Amino acid sequence: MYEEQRSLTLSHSVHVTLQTRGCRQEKHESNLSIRNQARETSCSCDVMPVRVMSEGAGPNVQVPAHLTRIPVSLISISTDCSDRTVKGRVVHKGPLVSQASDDFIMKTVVQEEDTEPNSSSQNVSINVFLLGALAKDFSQAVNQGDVVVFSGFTVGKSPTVNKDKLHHCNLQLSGGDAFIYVSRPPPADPRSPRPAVKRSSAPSTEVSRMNKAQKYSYSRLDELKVGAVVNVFGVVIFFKQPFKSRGTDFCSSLKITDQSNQKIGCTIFCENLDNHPKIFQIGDIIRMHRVKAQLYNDSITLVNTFGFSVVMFDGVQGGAVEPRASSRSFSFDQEDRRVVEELRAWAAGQALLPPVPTMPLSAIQPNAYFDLTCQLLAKAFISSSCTLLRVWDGTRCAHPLLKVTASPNLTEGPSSFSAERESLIANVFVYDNHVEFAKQLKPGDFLRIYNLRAILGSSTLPGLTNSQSEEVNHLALHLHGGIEFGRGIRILPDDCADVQEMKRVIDTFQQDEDELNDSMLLEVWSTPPEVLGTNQSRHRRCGDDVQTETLSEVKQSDPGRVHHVRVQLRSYEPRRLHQALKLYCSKCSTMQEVPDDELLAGLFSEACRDSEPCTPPPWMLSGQVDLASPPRALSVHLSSHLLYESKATELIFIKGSTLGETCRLAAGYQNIVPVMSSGGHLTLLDLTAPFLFRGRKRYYGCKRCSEAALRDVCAEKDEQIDEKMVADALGVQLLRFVLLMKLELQDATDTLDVFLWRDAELFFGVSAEEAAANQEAQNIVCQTMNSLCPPGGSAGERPWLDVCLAAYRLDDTEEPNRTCYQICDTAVTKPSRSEPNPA
DNA sequence: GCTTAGGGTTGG
Repeated sequence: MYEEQRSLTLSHSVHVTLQTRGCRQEKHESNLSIRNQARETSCSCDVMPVRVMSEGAGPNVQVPAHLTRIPVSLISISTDCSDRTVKGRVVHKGPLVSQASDDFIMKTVVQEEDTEPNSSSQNVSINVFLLGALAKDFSQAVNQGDVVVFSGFTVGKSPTVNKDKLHHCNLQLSGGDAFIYVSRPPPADPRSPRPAVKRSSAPSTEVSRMNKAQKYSYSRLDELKVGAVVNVFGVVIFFKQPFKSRGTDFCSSLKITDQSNQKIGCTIFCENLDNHPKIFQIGDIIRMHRVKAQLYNDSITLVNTFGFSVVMFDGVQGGAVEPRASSRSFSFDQEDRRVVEELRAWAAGQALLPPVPTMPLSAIQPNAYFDLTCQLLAKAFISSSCTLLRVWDGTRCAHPLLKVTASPNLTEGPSSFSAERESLIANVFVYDNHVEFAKQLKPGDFLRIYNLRAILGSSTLPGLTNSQSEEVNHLALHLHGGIEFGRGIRILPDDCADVQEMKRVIDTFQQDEDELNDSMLLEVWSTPPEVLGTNQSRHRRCGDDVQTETLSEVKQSDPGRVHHVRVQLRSYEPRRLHQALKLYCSKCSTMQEVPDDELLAGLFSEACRDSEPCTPPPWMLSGQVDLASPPRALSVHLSSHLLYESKATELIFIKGSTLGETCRLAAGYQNIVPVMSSGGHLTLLDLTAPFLFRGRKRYYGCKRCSEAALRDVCAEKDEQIDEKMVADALGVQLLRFVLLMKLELQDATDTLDVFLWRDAELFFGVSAEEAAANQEAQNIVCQTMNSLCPPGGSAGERPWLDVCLAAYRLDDTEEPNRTCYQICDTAVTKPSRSEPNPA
C-alpha cells in the first residue's frame, strides 16, 4: 500500500500549468487588442493581420507559440480551428474583388509542401477566402510562391470541389482574429529565385501596409435594394431554432426590425450549426455581414451569402455588450457597441416583448405556453417519438407536478432523486423532431425550451402506469412536435446571464441537499474505474511528445491511448469532499463508501452490549480501566509478547468503549484495536468498523478478502508497529483510502466526463489517507477544486488546464464498449504571478 | 451542386 502511494507521489512526469487567465478576461483582452489595433496600426507591426517573417533570422515576427499546426489533409468541417494554423505555399492568387464600398474578397490557393509523400494533391491544396481589409492587405503583401501561415480561420465546405479537385473544405479569414504570417527566405540568400523582399529586423520596414481595421457600413431595414449584398443590425422579433432543411443545410428562420420599423424576414442556410446565429430570446440583437436582399411574395427577405457572418448581443438595456459570435473571427468595436445600445434603447420603448414569456417553474399556469430556462437532471426514453426530460430551475411550481418514474435502464442520469428534489423536478415530454435533438443533451446541461405547454392530467401521457392515473391534477410539460412558434430546445452556455441567475437559486437548494448525492454518484458510477489500477496499464503514461488535442478529437479516438487536452473544469461531483473519499481494496478491486460516524457509533454501542464474561486468548494480559462518567469499566488487553519486548502499550486491545472514547484513547496510544465479546470469546468487531485506530487515522479491512481473527502481533524490539503489521497479524486485508471524483471537462469543441482516481493524490499533492484524517489536507483539496471551478463562477473565471487523459475501455460485461477517461500524470500547480501569460 | 425556406393562432 505504501509503496504504491509513494510511487504515485513520486511520479514526476507532470503536465499541468494552471493558466492564470480565464476566458472572460481573454474576451476583454481580445476586444482591447482590436481597439488597439485601430489605434496602433501606424506604429506597430505586432497587431497587423498580415505579418512578414524572415526565416532563420533574428527577433522577427513569430507565429505565437500556443498555435499548433494542422495538416491540410486533416481539415474537415468539424475540425476545431481555434489555436490552429495551416501552412502552405501560395500557388494561386486570385484578383481582389470589391463587393461593396471598402469591402473586398479574394481567393487564393495554398499547397502544403511538407506532408506525407503519399498524400494526394487533392488533400494538400486548399482554397482560402480572404474577406474585408484582410483581402486587400494580402493582395499587396503576398506574392505567388510565398509560404504563408494562416490562423484564426474558419472552415467551410468547398462548393467547387468537383470542379477544381482541391480540398473538400475551404478556409475563410476575416475580422480581428485572423492572421496571416508570410515567411520568406533570409535576405542573405543570394540564390533566391524570387525577387528579394527587402527586410531588416526593424518592424518599420514591414512589407504590408496595414489599412485601418475594416469599417463596415450598415443598411437600415427600410433601404434594402433587391439584389444588394448588405450588412445589417436588427432586433429579433421572431426566430426558430435551426432545423434541417430538405437540402444540405440547416436553416434558421427569423424576423428582425430596427428603428425604421420595417420587419424583415431572414433565412440563414449553413451546414454547420455553429455558424448559425445564437439567438436565445426575442429581443436579442443581431448583426449580420454579407446578406443578400431578395424578393419573395412582394417583400424583401435577407438570405446569407458567401462570407456571411453573424454576431448576437443580448437585448437588455444596460447590460454588458458582449458579442456572441458564430464564427471564430469577427470584428467588434466601439461603433458596434454604440449601435447595439441605440437599438436596445429604441426597442425598450417598443412593444417587441415576446408573445410567449420566459418564466420560472414557480410562475407557470395550466394550459399556458411559455419558454423555460432550466437544468437537465436526467432524461429517459419513452418511445421512438417521445423522450422525457427531467428538469428543474430551483423554483417550486405552484401546482403539483406530475411524478414520473422511468426505468433506470432507459434513463440517462440518476433515475431517482431525494424526495425534496423530486418535488422540484418538472417532467417535460418532447416529441417527434425534438427527440433527435434531445439525444445530444446531457444531464447537467442548461437549456432553454421554447414554446412549452403545461398540461394538467396524466391519463393520456405516454409510458405511464395505471398507478399514476390518480394524479389527474398534476402538471406535465409538453414540447409538441414541429417548429412552429419557435418550438425547440437550445443549450445555453454556462456564462449566460439567465443561467447564472438560475444557478444561484439552484446552489442555495443544493447546499441543503447533501447525503443523497452519494447514492446518485454510486448510480452514475455503477462501475468503479478499477481497470486503470491494474499493472498492465501502468505503462500508459504520458510523454512530452503527446500533442494537445481537443475533446472532440479525444472522443473520436480509439481507447488505449493517452491524450493531452487543454480544458476548463465545467463541473464536478461530488461537491463535498467526504463523498469523494472511498475505501478501495486492491485485492478484489472493489470500492466502498467510508462509513459515517453515526453508523460507527451504532456498531460500537452494539459491541458494548454483550457483557457476558469471556475468556481472552492465552497470549493476552487483561486489565480494567474505570471510567468516571458514565461510571463503568473498560477492559483493556495487551500482548504478553509485546510486554516482553517492552512494547506493551504500543498496541492496545480495548473492549466496551464507545466510538468517541476509542478516538480519545487513540490520541494517546499508538495503536488501538477495538474488540468485543461474542459467544464467550474475545473477537474483533464487524469489519464495517475500523479494525485499528492510529492517532486520527482509522484503518478498515475488506470484508470479502479478510480472514480476521484475534491473533498476537509479533514485533521485534526495534520494529515499529504500523497498520500493515497489525493487519497482517489479524488476517485483515487493508482497505486503502482513495479519492474518486467525476469531472466534467470542457473546451471549445465538446465536454467530457472523466474520472479522477488513480492519480488523484498526485493531482492534489495530498494523500487520500491524509485527506481522511486531517483538516489541512482537506483544505488543500477543497481549495484546489474551488480555484479550478469557482462556485457560482462563470466560464470566464475558470482557469485553463493542461491535463493528461488516459482513455480505456471498461472490462465490463454489461457495457463492453464503454470508453472511460481518467486524469493521469497531472498535478495542479499553484498559479505563480511571475508566469507569463501566453500570447 | 447553387437547393434548402419563405413564422402563423398549437397534440400525444
